[in-house]
Amino acid sequence: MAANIDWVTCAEEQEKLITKVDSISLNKTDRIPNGSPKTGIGAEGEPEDKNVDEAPISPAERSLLQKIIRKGLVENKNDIEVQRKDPTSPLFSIKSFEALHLDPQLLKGVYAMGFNAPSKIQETALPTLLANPAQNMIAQSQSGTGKTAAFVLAMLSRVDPKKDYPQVLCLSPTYELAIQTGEVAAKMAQFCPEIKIRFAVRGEEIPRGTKLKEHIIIGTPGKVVDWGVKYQFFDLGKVSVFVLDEADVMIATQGHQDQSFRIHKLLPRNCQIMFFSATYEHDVMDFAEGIVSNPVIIRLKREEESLDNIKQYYVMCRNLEDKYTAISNIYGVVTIGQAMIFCHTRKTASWLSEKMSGDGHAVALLSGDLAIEQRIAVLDRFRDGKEKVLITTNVLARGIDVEQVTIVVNFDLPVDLARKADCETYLHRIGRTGRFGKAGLAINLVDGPETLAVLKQIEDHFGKKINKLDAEDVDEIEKLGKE
DNA sequence: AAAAAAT
Repeated sequence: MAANIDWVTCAEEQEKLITKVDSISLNKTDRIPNGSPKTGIGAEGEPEDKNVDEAPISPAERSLLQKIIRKGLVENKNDIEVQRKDPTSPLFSIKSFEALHLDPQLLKGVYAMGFNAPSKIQETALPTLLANPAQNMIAQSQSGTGKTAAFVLAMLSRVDPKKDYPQVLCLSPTYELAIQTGEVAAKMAQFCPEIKIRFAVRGEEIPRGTKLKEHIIIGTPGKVVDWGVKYQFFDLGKVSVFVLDEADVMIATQGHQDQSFRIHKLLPRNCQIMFFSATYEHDVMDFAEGIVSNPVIIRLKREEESLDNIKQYYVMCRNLEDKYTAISNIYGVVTIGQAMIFCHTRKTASWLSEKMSGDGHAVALLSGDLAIEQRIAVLDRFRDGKEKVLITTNVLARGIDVEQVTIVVNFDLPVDLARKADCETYLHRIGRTGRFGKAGLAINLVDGPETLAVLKQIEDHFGKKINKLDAEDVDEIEKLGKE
């Protein structure tokens, strides 16, 4: 990906210039074919931006601008990389939500959620996502940097409530994530009662022949294929915005991939595509670029930064029994905050949960084995802090946002089918803690030479040393837990 | 291996 990229070094002046240039390009209706800029940025009938006349571009600025455009690439002081194949697309960032010219009711919802100013990823992603003509985007930024709010805001502002059919489709890899996204959307749209949202997930049943009237569908792949492809409860050909959350798993893992493609195939040619994830393996990013036509690619730089506020350790064990002893020792201290314990299989997760419960440790369990009602109940209890320790599988590795999670324990290290380290999942798992810049603690249980090798692979991948911790040294763990 | 679809 990074090949033939030549960075334009960033200066404060450059950013000012970009802002200036953008205000010009956005108000230039002649760059939009057939006139008529739509609602949102540069709304029709709005007076020309005063900046345009007051601050024309100097020759020096123009040459710098041309350089930027030629490279199709901008680096700004927020550590955001922007890469564009189409140099004529607008390019700018915003510093306040007002600058987006949102519907006032929607803006009210944004503020009601406690968002005062856009996060880094939002500053750059939102103007592009809301610009007309619509542009496709592949965005990468770490856990807890405001990705969900970014695309939810884009989804909501793209809805035309007067049209009573689904116009926006958002796919998530798991039930829990779809619900969480829907909750964010509902909250943000709390002052926009005309916007209707529908979940297409397990447990939702509707009679044959139904035609959905909700504007936004948020769902998981299987159900969306059922509703959109098999039974045609809504017309995928009328969807104008398609969001893939955790896009890398959605397009690259067996099962999700087929379903995502079946849906993608039926979308209209001019549908705006948005890919969001914290991680894209190199190949997957190439693949994604093949799927999304002419995307604006933005990424929050230096993914290892997200690991800076998370302390990582490992405990050397000889076998399963050792691991159990270690987890029991850790248990005593993790309850200071909340903890998530990740296992490789549902079976291990339920075994561990039963064994710990049997030994008097209060733990909760969430995996795909559970009935959907159970999953809701368990996650609710965990969110409310009624459960301190949650044993789970990769189902909750991604995206789940529980603020009080201070410790992540990898009872089993994340590995792929070839038993190689799954670094993306590792990053996502430990990203459950240390959210929004808070400190976090990750403890990995290693039970032999194979898993030690996996740990090494993870260390190498992120270039971070993972220090050893003595399982018997409860005091040490306790100290860490309290920090 | 997990997830996601019912069956």
